[in-house]
Amino acid sequence: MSETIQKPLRKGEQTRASILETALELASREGLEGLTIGVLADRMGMSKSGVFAHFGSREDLQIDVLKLYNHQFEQAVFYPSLRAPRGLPRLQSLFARWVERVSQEIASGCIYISGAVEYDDRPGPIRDHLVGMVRTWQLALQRAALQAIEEQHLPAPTDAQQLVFEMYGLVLALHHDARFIRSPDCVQRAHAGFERLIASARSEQTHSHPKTST
Amino acid sequence: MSETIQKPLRKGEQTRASILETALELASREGLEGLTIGVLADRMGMSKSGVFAHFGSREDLQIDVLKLYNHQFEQAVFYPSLRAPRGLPRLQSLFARWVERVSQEIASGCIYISGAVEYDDRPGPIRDHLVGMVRTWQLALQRAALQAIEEQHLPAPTDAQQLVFEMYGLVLALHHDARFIRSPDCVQRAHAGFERLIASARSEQTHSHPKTST
DNA sequence: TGCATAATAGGACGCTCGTTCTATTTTTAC
DNA sequence: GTAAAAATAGAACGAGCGTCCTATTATGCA
Repeated sequence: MSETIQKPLRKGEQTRASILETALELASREGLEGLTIGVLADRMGMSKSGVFAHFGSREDLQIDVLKLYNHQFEQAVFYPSLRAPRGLPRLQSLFARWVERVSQEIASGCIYISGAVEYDDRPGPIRDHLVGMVRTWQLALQRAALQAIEEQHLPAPTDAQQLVFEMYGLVLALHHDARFIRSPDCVQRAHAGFERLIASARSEQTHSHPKTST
Repeated sequence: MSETIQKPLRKGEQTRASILETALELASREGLEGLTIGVLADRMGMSKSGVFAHFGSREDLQIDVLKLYNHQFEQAVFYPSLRAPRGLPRLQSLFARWVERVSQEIASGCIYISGAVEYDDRPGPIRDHLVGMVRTWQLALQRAALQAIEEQHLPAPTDAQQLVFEMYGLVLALHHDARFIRSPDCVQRAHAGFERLIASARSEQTHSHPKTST
């Protein structure tokens, strides 16, 4: 019972990984739903069935692509920001790295964002995975905002969820204007919007009671 | 030369119009790129070729759907807001009607927004039409913002383009959270964001120099 | 070096797509 | 009412899709 499965670290796993990388590139450009096994096989210089054999189905391939993107996103945006001090600095770092990543993705596109449109009305495991990942990311942002309130970097009456909502809106607008409208100023507009968002939260009236309850 | 073309108001034009309405429903749900002639024919109780004959190609059908959506959007959001007084009231009316429309579209989806993702990397006449419409809408918002500055409802150093950028972000976040995440609070979050945005613009420091240079 | 096994290729399947061609039905005009 | 014209149906096409099946090649282990 102990070692029913030995190390399956065959060399084919390496091929599988490089297929996934190429698939991620394709899906970033054409969308997860536009990812096609034939085109992927061409890009890999393999046959369709050769590519297909590594994944039980196209849907499994799409989900694996999604997981790969999620992992890369966490590595590039979330984890590095944990080195920033708890509170507002960490929140600022999260936003800055997020904006930077979406800016670099201008040539390819953010799967969180394109996927949200592709799967907003298409039930199934892909949508479920995607919603889970985006909600996790939103919760991470919300946690950082709450910590900024705890650390008294932001006043107590700040609505953390509202803050996340507006941060998300700024990045969506960035993605929209960068990839669709192709206006050049949008990166600095996103930063300017965030700065004003923070300034606006900071200057929030604490009203009559300085003691924060709840 | 005068009357080379007589009234072509045949009864088939009526069919064409009702096909377009159905096509708009389908495209709102599945996306413009997901609009398929077979499904459209089924929904109409017609044959594929019968539907097809009304449009030279699928692309022409998509463009006509786009134009119909644009017309409905203008009728529902833009023109009614012209009745509001020039300046901040009109800007507020534009945003409120916009939010209301996107809220009602939760079951179907906004083609400006889904189209922006579908065609951000897909050149061609559909993208061209779509970009033109969205830019026109953004310019209309910007004009209203500039008028609000002229009327001194907003302070002079207000950046109208920045204002439009953030308004667009709020609606994108609304669309995202409503259709994808399906969180119930997002409509009021969009309104709250706009109020904060206006309040923040209003409390903008005019600094020491009332004259704004560069 | 051999042999079991994994990795890949090649082809075929049923399906759906947009499009075209040719009939047939319906509408319009006189 | 009849003839011209428009509207629609029906079938077929070639292409691309995901998937399955069967060889063939490459790999890893003793």
